[in-house]
Amino acid sequence: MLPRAEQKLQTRQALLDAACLLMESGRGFGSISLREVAKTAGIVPTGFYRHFSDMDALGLALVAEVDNTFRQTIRLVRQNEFELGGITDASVRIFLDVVAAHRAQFLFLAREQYGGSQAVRQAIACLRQNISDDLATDLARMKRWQHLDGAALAVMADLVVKTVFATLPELIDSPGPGYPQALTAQEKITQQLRFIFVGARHWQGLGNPG
Amino acid sequence: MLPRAEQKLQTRQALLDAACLLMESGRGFGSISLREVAKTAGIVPTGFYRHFSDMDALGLALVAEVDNTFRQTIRLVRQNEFELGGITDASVRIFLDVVAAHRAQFLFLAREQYGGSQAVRQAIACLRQNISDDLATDLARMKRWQHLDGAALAVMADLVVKTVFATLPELIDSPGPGYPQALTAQEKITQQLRFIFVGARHWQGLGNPG
DNA sequence: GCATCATGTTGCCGCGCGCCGAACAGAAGC
DNA sequence: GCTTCTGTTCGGCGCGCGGCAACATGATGC
Repeated sequence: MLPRAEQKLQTRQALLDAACLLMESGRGFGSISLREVAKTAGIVPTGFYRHFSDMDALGLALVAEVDNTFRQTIRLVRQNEFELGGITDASVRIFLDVVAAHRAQFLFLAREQYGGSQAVRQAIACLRQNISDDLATDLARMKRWQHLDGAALAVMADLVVKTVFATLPELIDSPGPGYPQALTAQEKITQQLRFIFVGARHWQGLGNPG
Repeated sequence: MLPRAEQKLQTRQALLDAACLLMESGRGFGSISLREVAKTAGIVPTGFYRHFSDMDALGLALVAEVDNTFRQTIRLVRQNEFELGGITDASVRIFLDVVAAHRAQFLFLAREQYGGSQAVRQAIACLRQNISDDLATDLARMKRWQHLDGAALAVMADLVVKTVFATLPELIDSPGPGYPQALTAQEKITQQLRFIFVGARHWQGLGNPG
């Protein structure tokens, strides 16, 4: 290809990776400086502006990156959707593999979903809403959930996505030392999703409250 | 009382409130400076050290503060626990009222549960674990869940707490303008918790996966 | 009533920050 | 061959940062 454009992409990617790398030590994206990112990526501070107007723009690029990864994963999960049995098991396994393979990206997603700047938080909220909506329409196509109306499906999808997003930190931090916990992260999230699915299976609509 | 000690507590509280106030504009705790907090609290930067050794110590104090509030709320909810019917409704209503009354504290909790410094994050994780454990032993006493063993109860309690914590941002940001959304935050979280409870009600143990 | 001591004060230090400007090297494209 | 774009180096601006030393003040405790 054009070696010039290729190198530009490499440097840009180096900046994205550098930002993620700096977050791995537990710091929030908002407390990372432009100069740190540039230095980590191996370029001089001024060079940063050749790729992003400011740190916020870099944050949005990171959201876009993890958005891509997430959507590809969902597509992958969906291909296995109609295999018989063990749907939850298989989906969780695929998802955990992808999270492990793109640990830094999901660390950013988990850490900044409610902590980032206005723009980043908004972008992530949008990403999450899209995923939830897609899941809702997906569920609507399955016979299993025909007893649920649109509103109930939306609430259920939101709960599933909420649970997955809230579980991300466990999935990212855990691969460290031995497992002192009773269940592995995979077993736990699988069981929790099943709780939700069983609940949805037996949902009777809005029973008379009181 | 002793006017001296009282004023010290006032200043200390002013520092805590100042930190929360500075976070209301969307910034993370980690990106707030000692000097900003001091200035907002109405004292000079060096005066900060009379109360906290550094910002991390202030963060831990904030965790302790919200921990108190949270535990009081749980106690309040528990008093209404054995009223007939509408347990979830009543509990959610009480909880939402407390969150609204201590908005800044829960904003800190929501924002920093996975984004803060090592120490703050650890403290919040501990807080959450305690709440989850308490909930599990609480559930174990109810006839309603006698078909669940300890492990299942722990996973269920973790799911409930996870859901509540993950919903905090919606509860805090929403009281702004009109409600364009179909459901109020209260209706939504209530329905989602019911999903979980219905799922637990019909839980059959670890059915043969596959 | 006087010494003590904690709270809050002023002033200063060196540092890293975002941001900017100017100049230069090398590959790409006309 | 000339321009354009990317990335480089060097220098500098003003600012806010965390941290330290010394000082003021007034309630506390004997």
